[in-house]
Amino acid sequence: MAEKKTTRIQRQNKHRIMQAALEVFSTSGYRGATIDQIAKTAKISKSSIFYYFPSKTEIYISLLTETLEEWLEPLRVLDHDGDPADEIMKYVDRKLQMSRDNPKASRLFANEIMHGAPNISDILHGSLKQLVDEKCVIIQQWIDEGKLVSVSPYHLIFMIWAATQHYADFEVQVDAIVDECMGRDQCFDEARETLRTVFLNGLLPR
Amino acid sequence: MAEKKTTRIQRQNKHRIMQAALEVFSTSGYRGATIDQIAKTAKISKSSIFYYFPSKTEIYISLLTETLEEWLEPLRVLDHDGDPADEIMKYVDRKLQMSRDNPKASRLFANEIMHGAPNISDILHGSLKQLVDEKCVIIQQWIDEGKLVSVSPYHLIFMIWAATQHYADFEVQVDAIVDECMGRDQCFDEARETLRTVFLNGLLPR
DNA sequence: TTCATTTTTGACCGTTTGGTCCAGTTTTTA
DNA sequence: TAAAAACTGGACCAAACGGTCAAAAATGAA
Repeated sequence: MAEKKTTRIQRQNKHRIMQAALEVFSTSGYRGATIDQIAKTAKISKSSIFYYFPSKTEIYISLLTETLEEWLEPLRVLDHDGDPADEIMKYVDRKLQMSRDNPKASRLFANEIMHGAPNISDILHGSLKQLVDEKCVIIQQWIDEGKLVSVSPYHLIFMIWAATQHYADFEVQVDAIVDECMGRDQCFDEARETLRTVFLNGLLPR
Repeated sequence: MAEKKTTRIQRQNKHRIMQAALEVFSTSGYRGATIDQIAKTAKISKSSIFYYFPSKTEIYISLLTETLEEWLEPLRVLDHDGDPADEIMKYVDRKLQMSRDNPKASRLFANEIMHGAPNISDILHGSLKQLVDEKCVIIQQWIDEGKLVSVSPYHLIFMIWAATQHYADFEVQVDAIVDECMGRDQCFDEARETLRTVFLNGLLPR
């Protein structure tokens, strides 16, 4: 049985390192990030980082797996018994909110996937695919029941992912293009309204 | 006046290096790419690369600027005098086609933007913003003329970008999730149909 | 206080990387 | 065909990087 002794200092420092690592990995990617950067961001020495983690890779993988569950959760709650319009907009809203509140986590995954997902390939083909498959069945049922127009459930999910995560992953591009006098909140409100209009009009039969 | 002497060998080799650089930069990002990788991919020695280009950064920036025009072109042809439904679907189709035919270019930009766009920040705020502003006026006119439902033109464009580029940038995720017995062409056909349904239903008033 | 344990850090190491140099080879030109 | 120009590649360099280590500093139990 593994020892369970984790002191307060250990938890504090591990947490500080993970925070700093998220900051650095999400903006520079795995290869672009350096331990020195993480150390400086965490205000700790490089050696101390290796006292708490065995390697750079280990920090990175810890980050990915730790963030993943939270990342998938919104899709998990998609419920067949709810109203399709409500359920879909709830999903869009939650994903959009995550892009606003934790864009770094989004960019962390985006980086990993764009580089070929070498560390989470099994998850993509495993639990992620399984979850998406499940939810696609639900969407297909809605379609069969005449509650939604006929689209490919898979590509609908991709479309929701893309449209919402865009605001996290391509934040600097969005910021460059929308009027600089527009506040962050207002930008997300407009995004929400646009997504609501397009998805609900686009998917609900009349 | 600058010299214009470019031999056949120069053009050939520069082109081969650029091809290899696109391959490597798009999969590894700027920082993750190494000159050795590019050299090996181009089947040329590292020194030869530095004979044709002064630095790694210069190769990268050349690639970005060279690919950029082609990248923006589909938006340029969006025409106010055309039918809104046709124009928007033409735009979606072309962007989707580019994601299929040249995903590496898409990932090159995605990487650059996700890392804060240090090399194309001026373009983002300059010609890109200007182009988007122009086209948003057209979309707003369509809305004012009652030809489209009321949405934010900016966020509509973001949505089209996101939904189409997703298939290039997150290719491995898409491949992991869609049925492996589905061919690439079929996948893009289904994507096209789904985007068509959602955007046209979502945007056209009735 | 004493002493063992945990934590921190600066110095150091081997490898990788962007980039240089130059001697040699090929291609162009006259 | 021979000189000049363009081109190639192996040896090399300095900086940056991931990671190690031992000694010092902080912490905690008696």
